[in-house]
Amino acid sequence: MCEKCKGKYYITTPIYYPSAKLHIGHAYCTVATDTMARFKRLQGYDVMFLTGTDEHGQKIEDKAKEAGVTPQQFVDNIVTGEKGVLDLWKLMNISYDRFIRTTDDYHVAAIQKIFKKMYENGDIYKGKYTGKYCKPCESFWTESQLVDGKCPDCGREVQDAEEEAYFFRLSKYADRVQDLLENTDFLEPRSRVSEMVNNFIKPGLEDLCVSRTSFTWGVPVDFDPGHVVYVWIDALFNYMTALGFENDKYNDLDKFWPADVHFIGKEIVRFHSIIWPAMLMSLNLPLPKKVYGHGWLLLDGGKMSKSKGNVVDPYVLSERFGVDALRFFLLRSFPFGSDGNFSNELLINTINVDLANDLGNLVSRTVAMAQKYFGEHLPAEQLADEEKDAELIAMVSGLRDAYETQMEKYAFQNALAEVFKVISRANKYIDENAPWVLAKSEENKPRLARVLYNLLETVRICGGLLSPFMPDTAAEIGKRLGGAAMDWDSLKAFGTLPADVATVAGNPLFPRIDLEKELAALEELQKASAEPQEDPLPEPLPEITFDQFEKVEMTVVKVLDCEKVKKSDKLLKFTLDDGTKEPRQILSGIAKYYQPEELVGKTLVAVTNLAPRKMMGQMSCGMLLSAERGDKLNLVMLSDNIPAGSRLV
RNA sequence: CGCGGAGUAGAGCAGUUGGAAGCUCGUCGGGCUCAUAACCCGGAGGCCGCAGGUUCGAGUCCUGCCUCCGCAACCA
Repeated sequence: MCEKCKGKYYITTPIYYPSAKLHIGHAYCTVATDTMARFKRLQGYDVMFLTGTDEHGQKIEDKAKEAGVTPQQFVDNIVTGEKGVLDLWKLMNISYDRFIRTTDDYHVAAIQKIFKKMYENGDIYKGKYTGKYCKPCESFWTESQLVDGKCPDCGREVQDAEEEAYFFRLSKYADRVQDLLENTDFLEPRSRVSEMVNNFIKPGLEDLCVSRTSFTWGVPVDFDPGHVVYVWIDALFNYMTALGFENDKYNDLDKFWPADVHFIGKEIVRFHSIIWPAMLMSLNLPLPKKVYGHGWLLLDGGKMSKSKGNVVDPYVLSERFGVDALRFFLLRSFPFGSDGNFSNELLINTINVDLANDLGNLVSRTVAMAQKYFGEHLPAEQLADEEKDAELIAMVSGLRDAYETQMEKYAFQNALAEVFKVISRANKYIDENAPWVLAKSEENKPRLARVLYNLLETVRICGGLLSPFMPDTAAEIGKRLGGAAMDWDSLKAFGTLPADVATVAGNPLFPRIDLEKELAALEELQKASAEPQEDPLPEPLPEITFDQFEKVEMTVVKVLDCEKVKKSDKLLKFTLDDGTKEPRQILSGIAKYYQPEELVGKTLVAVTNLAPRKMMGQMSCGMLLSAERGDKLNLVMLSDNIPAGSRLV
C-alpha cells in the first residue's frame, strides 16, 4: 500500500445557528469532527474540515429586534465577538480549514444561482400555499392546525385562502431517497433510518415550501422580490458553496466534493438525509458519502436548554480543566451515536482516573525512573526478556490497527478504550518487572534499561494515537521522550525510538482534581453566573384606554378540582366556582409549575369573558391570571375569605 | 393503539452476526514504593424491566405488557 497517496477527505460539522452563545453540545460535535479530521491527517489524507454558522431566519431577525440591533450586528457579535464562536473554537483547538458564514457575499450569490437553477429545471415551481385564513387574526393556518375546522386562535370561522410561494418537488425524489436510506449505509447509525422512513417518507413526502414572505432576513429570491429562500436550502448548500460551488471565492469543489461525512446532531437528521440528497439529485450532483447523526449530551436525563437554565459553558470547563482534558472527556465517556449523560462529577472522575492516574502517572513514573537510574540517556546496552516482554509488545504492536478499526467507525469511545487497555497493561508491566529491584544491582542494568525502553516506547505509541484527541498533550509527551517520532507509520512499529533515547522531566501532565472541592467550586460559579443575569423585563405594551381596560372581566374563582390533561405535558384542567351555579372549566399551561392537588381550594383570578378555545380536545373558558418572569411563574392567589364571583375593578 | 430510543452489579455504561455475563467508579481484603496517597493482585455484589414464545442453547430473535426519555402536538 502506498501510504503517501491516501487521497482526500472532506468532513463537516453542521453550521450552527447563532441565536445565542454556543454550549457544550455544540462543542461536543465540533470536537468529534476535529478529532476525525486530525486522525485523517495523521493517516496521511489531504483533509478539508469545514465548519461555520447559519445566520439567516426569522428567529435571528426577532432576536436582533429584541436586542435593538440589526440582524447582521447581532450575528457578528455572537460569531466574531468576544467569547464568540470563533474564540471558542480557537480556545478548543479546533483545526478547521475553512469557516463559512451564510451571510458571506459569495454564499448569498451562490444560493441565488442554485435556487434559480432548480427553478429553471422545474424542480422548484411557483405555487399556491393554500390554507385557511382567519380575517380577524390575519393568520394563515393549515388544515391540521385547525380546531374543529375553526381558527385555533379565536375559534371563529376561517376561509379558504392562498398565498404565492415556491415549492421544491420533494415528492418526486421520495422513492430514490427511501432507497438510499434503506439500502445503503448513507445514514448512520442505522437506528435513525427507520425513524426517517416511518415518520416522513412512508406517510407521503409532500413538496417542500422553499420560500418565505413573512420576514426579510434571508437570501432574497433575485427574480421575485419579496420572497426569501427557505433557510434550510440556504444552510445545506453551505457544504458546497464553501468549496466554490457557483462562486469564484474558492476552487476546491472538484477536489473535495462529495463530502466523506457530514457529522450532525440527531435533531437535524431529517434535513440532511431527506431534503439534502433530494436537492442534490435535482441538480444531478454527487451525494455525500455519509451522514452521521450523533447523540446529545443530556443533563440530569433531560435535554439541555436555555429555558431550563441548565446549559453548560464550554468556556468555563476548558479554562478550569484544560482543553485537552475536556476534549478527551467528551469522546471517551459517551458513545458517539447515542445520547450521553453529562455531569461535572463524571468529568472530574474521568480526568482523575484515565488522565491523572493512568496516563499522566505512567508518563511521570517512567520518565522519572529513566532519569533516576540512568540520567538523561538510556544506555544502548539492553537485555530483552522474551517471556516477560512478549505480551506488552504484542499489545502495543497491534494497537494502531485496533484503534484504526474503531476510528473508521467513528467509535471514538472504543478507540480510546483500546489505547487505555495498553496504558493499563504498561502500568502492570512495571509491577511485574519491578525496576526498583533491578536497579539495586549493577549486573541487572541492561535488563533495567530494556524494561524502561519498552515503557517509553509504549508511551510514545499511545501518545501518538491520542494526538487527534489531545494535540497539546501528545506534543508534550513527544517532548518528554526527546522529540520522539509520532507519524502514522512509526505508530505501528514498536522499536522506533532510538535505544539511547533522551528523556526530559516535567510537571505532571494532568494534576489530580479534588472532586468534592471542585464540585463545590463549580456550583458557586454557576450560582454567580446565574444571578447577575436577571431575566429581562418584558417589553412595555402600547397604552390602552380606560374603556378598553374595562372590557376585561376579571372574576375571583375557587378551585373545585384540578387535574392533569392526559397526553399533555403542560396543561392543567381546572374546574372552578365562579360564583354562578355552573362550574367553569379552564385549561392552563402551567403543569410544569404546580401539582394539581396543591391547587384545590385556592382562590384565584380568571378572565371570564375571553372567547372560549379548545385545546387538546377540551374546552377552555377563560384564562387564569399568573405572573411570569423568565422561567418562573406564579398564579395570582387571593385571600381565601374573598367570595367566588367577586369582580376585580 | 402518532414516531423513535432506553431499561444489564450500589452508580455510570459496553455487550457486532444467538454459544460460559463484562468494563469503569465505589466497596472489602492483600501487595508494592519508581510515580500525581498514584500503581498491581484478589473478593463480594446481577431472575440482563415483566410475562410468554422460537431454539440443543436467548442479554441478543419474535409477541404482549410495564416504566423512563426524546420528537411531534398542546402551552389564553
